[in-house]
Amino acid sequence: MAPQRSVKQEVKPTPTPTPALFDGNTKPARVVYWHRTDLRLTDSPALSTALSIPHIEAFWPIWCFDPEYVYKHRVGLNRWSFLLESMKVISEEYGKLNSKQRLWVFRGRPELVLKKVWKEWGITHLVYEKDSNAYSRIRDQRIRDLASECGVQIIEVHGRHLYDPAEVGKLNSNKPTMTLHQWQSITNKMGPVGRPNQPPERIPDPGDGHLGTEGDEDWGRYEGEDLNAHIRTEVDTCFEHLTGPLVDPFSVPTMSQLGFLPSTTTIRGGTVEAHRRLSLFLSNPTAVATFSKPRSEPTSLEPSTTLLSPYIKFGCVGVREIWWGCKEVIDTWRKKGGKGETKEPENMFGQLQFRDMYACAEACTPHFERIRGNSVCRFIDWSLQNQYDPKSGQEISPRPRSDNEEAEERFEAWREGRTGFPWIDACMRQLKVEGWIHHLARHSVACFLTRGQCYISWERGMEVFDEWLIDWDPASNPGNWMWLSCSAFFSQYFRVYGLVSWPQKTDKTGALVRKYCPELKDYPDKYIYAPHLAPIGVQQKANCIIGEDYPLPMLDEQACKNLCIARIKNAYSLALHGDAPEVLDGSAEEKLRVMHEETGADREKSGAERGEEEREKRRKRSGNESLDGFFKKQKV
DNA sequence: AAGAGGTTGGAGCG
DNA sequence: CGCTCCAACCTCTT
Repeated sequence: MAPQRSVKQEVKPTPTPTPALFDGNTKPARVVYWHRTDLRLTDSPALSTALSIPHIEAFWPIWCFDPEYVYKHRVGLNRWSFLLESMKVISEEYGKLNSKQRLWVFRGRPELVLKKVWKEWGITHLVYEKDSNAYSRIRDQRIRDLASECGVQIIEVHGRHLYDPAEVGKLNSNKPTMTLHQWQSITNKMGPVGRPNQPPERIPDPGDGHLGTEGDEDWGRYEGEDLNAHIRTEVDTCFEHLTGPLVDPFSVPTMSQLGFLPSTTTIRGGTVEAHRRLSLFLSNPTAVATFSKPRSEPTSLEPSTTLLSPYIKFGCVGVREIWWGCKEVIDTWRKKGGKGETKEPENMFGQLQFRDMYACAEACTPHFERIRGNSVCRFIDWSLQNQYDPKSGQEISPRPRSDNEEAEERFEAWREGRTGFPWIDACMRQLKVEGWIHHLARHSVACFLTRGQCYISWERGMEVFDEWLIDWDPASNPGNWMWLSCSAFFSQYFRVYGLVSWPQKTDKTGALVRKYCPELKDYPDKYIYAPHLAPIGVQQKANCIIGEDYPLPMLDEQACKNLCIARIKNAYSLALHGDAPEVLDGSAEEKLRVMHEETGADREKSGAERGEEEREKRRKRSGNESLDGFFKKQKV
């Protein structure tokens, strides 16, 4: 096997722009680089391509705030503050390379902003990192159409994933990649992961600034029309103009300008912090070489994983930097005699590969983010599924309250962290406050909400993660929710995370519970994950009465688990996916209702019934054992 | 048709 | 900490 070459020796931009792209172009180029998914200067194939355009006369790195997008996502303060910080940092990074440069921030729908900018700045090229998810595909098609009308050359460069999800999909006959092995066998034919390219040493000047807006009251207007009128509210001051306050029109907006309250997370954004975290991880070669995601501890107060996901989400760090950084460190570690390195999928490479697998699956699957119409999502008759207008096919909005009051109440309690199960409540409260929880904590709360106990649609849980997670990703988030709910990618629905036993495996003391459910902080270790089992004397001593100061468990863990397994078993026997006619016309749901009644999966069993079932199981088991013995004897 | 493999379960045993 | 069993899912390989 050929030895790995050093990252530093091979610093060619990837991919290198084809010379044909720029042939015959001797006209001075005026370039807009549109930042969307890559708030970094390192390992950005698209930015390198933009800077390699010949005869650049003027160069503007820009950001567009789409007001409609902002208004649809007026929640999730932590994610917004992380974004704004990341924008500020990259703006400073530009300033370090060229004091005339910065991130030029606009406040309006991209197609309107870009059209105006192209015209007034005399733009010849628009360059950006390719983004293949459903939302971006629609937006970017509009931009491409507009650019061809306006005679602006568009250059899209893949760089957000290890391999272009659309390319992987093509090689898979436009079918979603549903297992990691499948994804690996395709990408094995596509050559090695690209090397990270060198960050730019210089950035060209912006144009002469004839877009100065001082005193221009019409700046928020285009051809006489007030572009942001339909979206502006009393709350924010962000979208009064296409740019910001007159003193600094292209500045990164503040949280209050966007109409947001301050965030609560302690996770700081930006490409500098991203690289600090990556370097910190790489500085411990043994930890890199033996990294195992499934064996990292969800109960740890300090994150037991790298916490790189928010930075990957906003492109503060490139995936090739992580990939080759780990490869190099492990290579050196092995040469020095390091033994016992972990393999895919549990190691860091596997984690990046899973992200790519989900991106490809999303890119190849219409309605990946919901059940209805989703060809990869197994149909299970969850409570609180999205409801659609039969005529328009649109989701009914505002969402009506379901007549399943129990499910509505359970969902609210889950969301707010008051289920009465301290492990679940601590995770949900940490999620809301920090915008991040450990990967396995996400598994635990997702399993509980869907197939484990509550039997509530993964769509609802996904929305809460969408609202609160800083690192929310349009492919990984629905993908992982389908995984955890046994709707796709994974199917062993009888493997359910215990609400007490699971966290106890890695932390008997309940540190995370004590931090995020402080009302329980004085409970003895023995009862920290199940405080309702503590004798009243213990509850009094801990100064927290269960049922008063902290809720009683909202359901019976074992009974609900058995019920869920029985129901999913029925749903699996139907073998329908989200795009089946029986799902679209509602007959699948009705069929399951009848099946649940017939199999006793329509209600929780009484204690006596459960006892009888247990005895029945035991009888069966001993019967099988004697049969096993019989067959074994026959073989001999 | 049968068997192996699948990132991340729990309980009980040594 | 690693093993087996539990009751049994899907997909891919042979």
